[in-house]
Amino acid sequence: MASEVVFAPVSTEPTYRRVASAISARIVDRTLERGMALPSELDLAQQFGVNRSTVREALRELESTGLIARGKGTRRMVVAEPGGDVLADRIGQALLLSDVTVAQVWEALMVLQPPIAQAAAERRTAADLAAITDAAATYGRDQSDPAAAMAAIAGFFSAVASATHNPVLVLGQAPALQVLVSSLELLLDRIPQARVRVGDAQTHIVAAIRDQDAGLARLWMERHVRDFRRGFVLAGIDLDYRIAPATRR
Amino acid sequence: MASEVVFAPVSTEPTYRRVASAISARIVDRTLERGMALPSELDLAQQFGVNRSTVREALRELESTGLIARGKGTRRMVVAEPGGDVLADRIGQALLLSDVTVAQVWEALMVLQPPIAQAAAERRTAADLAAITDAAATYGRDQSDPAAAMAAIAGFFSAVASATHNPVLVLGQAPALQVLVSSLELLLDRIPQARVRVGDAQTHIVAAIRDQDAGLARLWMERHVRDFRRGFVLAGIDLDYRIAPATRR
DNA sequence: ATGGTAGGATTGTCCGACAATCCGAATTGC
DNA sequence: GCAATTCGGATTGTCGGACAATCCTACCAT
Repeated sequence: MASEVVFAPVSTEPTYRRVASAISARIVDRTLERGMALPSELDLAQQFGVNRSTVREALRELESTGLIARGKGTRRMVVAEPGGDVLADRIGQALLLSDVTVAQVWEALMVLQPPIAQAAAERRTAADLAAITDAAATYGRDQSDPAAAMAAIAGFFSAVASATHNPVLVLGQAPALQVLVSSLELLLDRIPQARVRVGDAQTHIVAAIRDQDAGLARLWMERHVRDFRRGFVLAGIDLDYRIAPATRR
Repeated sequence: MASEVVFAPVSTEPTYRRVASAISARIVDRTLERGMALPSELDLAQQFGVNRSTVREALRELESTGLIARGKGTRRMVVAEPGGDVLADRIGQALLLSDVTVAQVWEALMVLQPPIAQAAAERRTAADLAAITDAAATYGRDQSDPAAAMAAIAGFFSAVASATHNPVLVLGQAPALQVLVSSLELLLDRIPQARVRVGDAQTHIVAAIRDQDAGLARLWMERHVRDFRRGFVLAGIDLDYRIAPATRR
């Protein structure tokens, strides 16, 4: 048995992970600020005293975490960024592997969306309203293409969530949205009239948020989400159906 | 100007990303099943016709996504896994960079936790109840160590969420939890009596879930979350205070 | 059968190299 | 003098090869 504790367990973590942690720590503690360019790979390798290949592996890790990304226009350096929507993809992927059912997605939406709509109505700015209106318009436009319609529906929810100005809610709702998109394919294919109902609900929600009528916004969002469920039932889709990944384009 | 559209934009994605996507696709479409070992790096490199270094970069990406991981006991091969709790860390990290406030975390908890408690009471199995009871007991035991207490509080919420058997809710609640832990440090430090109140609320919630009294579970969870807010106010913490990363051990 | 050992396979890390690209500065043209 | 062009350096993406450490497997000895 261990009579005396003299030695701490030796860290067996691979170097690339420790490099990643070191950089990540600098980002989290704000030593490296958002938008700042990281040192070059060679530079980092020398600073850490490791090979460039090792640094690159660490960078890939940070990149997929969303902590760093290539500069937008130029693909040169790497800059620090908030892990905004990058995470949504990963989360959705993970969820699809958990054999999520339509009923589960619906339950989550039912919990989250009405309060989100309420908060959005209370706190929305003019810019938020414009974004939401825009999202609704986008949906109204591209109803022919199912893939575009699916994306537009998610975009609408997303815009409403952003209006709450609460990143925790935005990220909390992201998983449900991500999976919803995959499940909508079935629905929109089989129930054409669902598209109209969705547009209808969006119109009411937009109006309520515009008038900053929190109660009404919540109510209509509730109906909107409830409608999805009804749509699935009408489409003859078993609510315990396991959602498959969206078809690739 | 572009008179006719003849050419699609050529994919300029780096190879390591395309390799990652290819593997990821095989995992999502279940060609590679959970727990299965991936081919060796050299093998993959030959199959894809790229260098091993490139494959490694792709693997790092998948690893941090949670799609693959080292075998538990042995660190040999890489196996496919569901991205369970790996994601929580990343999400929390991202949130801390968004300058989240106590008020925002609280709002999210207030939205999510009561319905979760309700659903948990309705659907919990015997095993779920045991896990929840266990989590509450863990909190009751380690109240001296603040870090342990913080973790235990999160563990309790986590156990309750698991009892809903809804991965979407579990993942949706993860971000809030992650950030809550960081914010609790301040609270527990300044308001010792908060610890007792937390234990008290947990006891009531456990009892309600045990009796499968959904309404009561929801009610007590509401009080529990509301109590956090009161605690922050009592501690003299500005609710708009930006939550800092938890102190390292 | 138990125990131990030799080989092979695999991962983590390193070195060096090269094409493609981008940034910026020097050079050239008007 | 100012603008456009060109050239060189810096940086990234990818490749090839290499080696120690470790783990698995199968074989061998007691």
